[in-house]
Amino acid sequence: MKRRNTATQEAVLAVLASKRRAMSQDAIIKQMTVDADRATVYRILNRFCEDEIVHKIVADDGKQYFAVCVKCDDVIIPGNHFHFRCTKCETIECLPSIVEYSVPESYKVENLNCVLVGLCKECS
Amino acid sequence: MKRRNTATQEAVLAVLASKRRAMSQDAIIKQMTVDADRATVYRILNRFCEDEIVHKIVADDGKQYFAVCVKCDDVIIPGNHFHFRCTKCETIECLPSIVEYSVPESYKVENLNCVLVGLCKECS
DNA sequence: AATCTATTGCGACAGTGTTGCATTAATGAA
DNA sequence: TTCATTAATGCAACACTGTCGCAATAGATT
Repeated sequence: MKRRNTATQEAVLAVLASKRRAMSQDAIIKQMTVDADRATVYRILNRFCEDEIVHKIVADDGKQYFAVCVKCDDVIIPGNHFHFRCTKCETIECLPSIVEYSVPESYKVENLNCVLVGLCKECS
Repeated sequence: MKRRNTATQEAVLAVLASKRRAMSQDAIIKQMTVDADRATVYRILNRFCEDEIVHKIVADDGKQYFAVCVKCDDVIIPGNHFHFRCTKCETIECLPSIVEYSVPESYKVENLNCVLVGLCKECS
């Protein structure tokens, strides 16, 4: 299954790249210049996740947010970093701090979803 | 606004207390002996949260889960601990490990929502 | 230009979260 | 015990997201 380039995909990526924060589907669509169907954006984002172009986090509001994968000190941080959701400006950003955790014997961690909630730099 | 004791509330608390893990509203209702309305349970749980009898976490499936506040080594752990969601048995449990984080200057953290996802002890 | 099939739009549905409002019932006062 | 107050409930309804099937559209390759 080979991927194809489409205007809609580029538009989604453009929005995500311009803002450096994680955005909900809804927010992405609102920022897009070309208009696309909800379901299409949904599928594009999930495709991007598969291809590891963006990563997905679920915030404490229950919604999925997407952000282009961040680099920090020339090292790509995959999914194991903290996220910060600002309750005022309603954005989520990737923090450069790695999540340190320990689990009891024989637990297998396959994924992380760590969100700090509060006021970001600009809003506090 | 003084709280009143009702059978439904006790039933909810009983379920939550018997299982020591975090449960979704749906799961709670299914486990209850007396039957109650969805909206009622919803309100009861939120009331419990306000009163800090239970705490709420949002899993990476976007759903709210509730658990009675846990004690660990005779110290009550409030909201700043990790949670573990098992993808197999579909439960969430509170881990005794505290979340350690650092945020950049002038960020204000008001809340945490940290979920590790994978296989729990029994399922791995 | 023709073909293959990835991508899209539309429609539809399920599940959750959430709230308004009339009714019921827990609690303290008489 | 009875009554009055109002917290708690049940019901209905809605919004919003996530998700998928299917027919139509349009990249990519020959």
